[in-house]
Amino acid sequence: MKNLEIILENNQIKSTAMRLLVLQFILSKKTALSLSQLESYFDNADRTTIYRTIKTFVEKELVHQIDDGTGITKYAICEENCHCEIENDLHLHFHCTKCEETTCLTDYKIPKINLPEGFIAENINLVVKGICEKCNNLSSI
Amino acid sequence: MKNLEIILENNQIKSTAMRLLVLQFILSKKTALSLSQLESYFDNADRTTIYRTIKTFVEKELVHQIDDGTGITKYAICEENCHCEIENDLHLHFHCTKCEETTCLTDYKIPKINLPEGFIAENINLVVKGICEKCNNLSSI
DNA sequence: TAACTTCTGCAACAAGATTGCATTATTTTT
DNA sequence: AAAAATAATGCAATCTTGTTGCAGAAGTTA
Ligand SMILES: [Mn+2]
Ligand SMILES: [Mn+2]
Ligand SMILES: [Zn+2]
Ligand SMILES: [Zn+2]
Repeated sequence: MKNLEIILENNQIKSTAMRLLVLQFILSKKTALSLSQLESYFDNADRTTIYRTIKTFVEKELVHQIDDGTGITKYAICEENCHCEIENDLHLHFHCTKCEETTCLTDYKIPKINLPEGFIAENINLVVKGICEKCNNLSSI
Repeated sequence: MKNLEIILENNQIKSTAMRLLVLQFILSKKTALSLSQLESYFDNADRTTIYRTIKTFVEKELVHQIDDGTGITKYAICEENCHCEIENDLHLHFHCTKCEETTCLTDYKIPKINLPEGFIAENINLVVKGICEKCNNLSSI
């Protein structure tokens, strides 16, 4: 059994042609992907199928959904043994305003946030916008 | 000159009937408002007019725009002398998953965030989701 | 008053996300 | 293996939010 198939199986996802392709593509990218990006990469595949494929991945916690503030939902693979729900497991995200790519900074966890009395935190989303390393290096040449 | 008119004037916004009404409504609310909420409150006013009114307010830095992760932009009045642009002036936002209201926690500033070498931060958005004080109190009775 | 600028209202459009439903593929049961 | 049940796919259609074009109304200036 192939590597990709094992990943799907580990997440209780039945393996199909489309799912394997989508997973492979997501794994090949270092930055988070939008539905449109997937759509244009698999240009003969159906939008809905990709949409539902990625939704299945999110439900099974194989990928996580990122709201980077652009209004376009991005998706990226979850870390090993990630439980997206658990607060202190969450990393921050970076959106580059130049290349418009969104990066998971998996080693940069969201700091403890103080809230006013009575507020209960369940989830935190922290997105930093700016210039990513790649664009920064390119412009300094 | 009325209070509301002074506020508009202080922000270099010419006063019109619609602008005064929208401002009054925003000021009367403690939580952030969406365009739809404004629209349904002023049910005989035009969507576009409200849209452009609020956009003018944002441009003139009278209100700030909030991306609370719901996919629906919210608006709330700016703090006195606020310059939404300046990073360390930014406060965090709280979105209640029960009442679905978004609150500005103006006294809770976004902490300093460390980034990997080469990344430059220009802007930070921090949204906490959970149960707000009001809903928390209601459920504990 | 005439020229000009700004605001408003209506219609239309765009993009992203989502659903309904029929068809096809896969798995389970008989 | 055939039938029944379940799951995945493809296509069309819809919804929501946000946005623009344009003509007319209102207000300002010369
Ligand atoms: Mn991530
Ligand atoms: Mn705020
Ligand atoms: Zn970049
Ligand atoms: Zn609440």
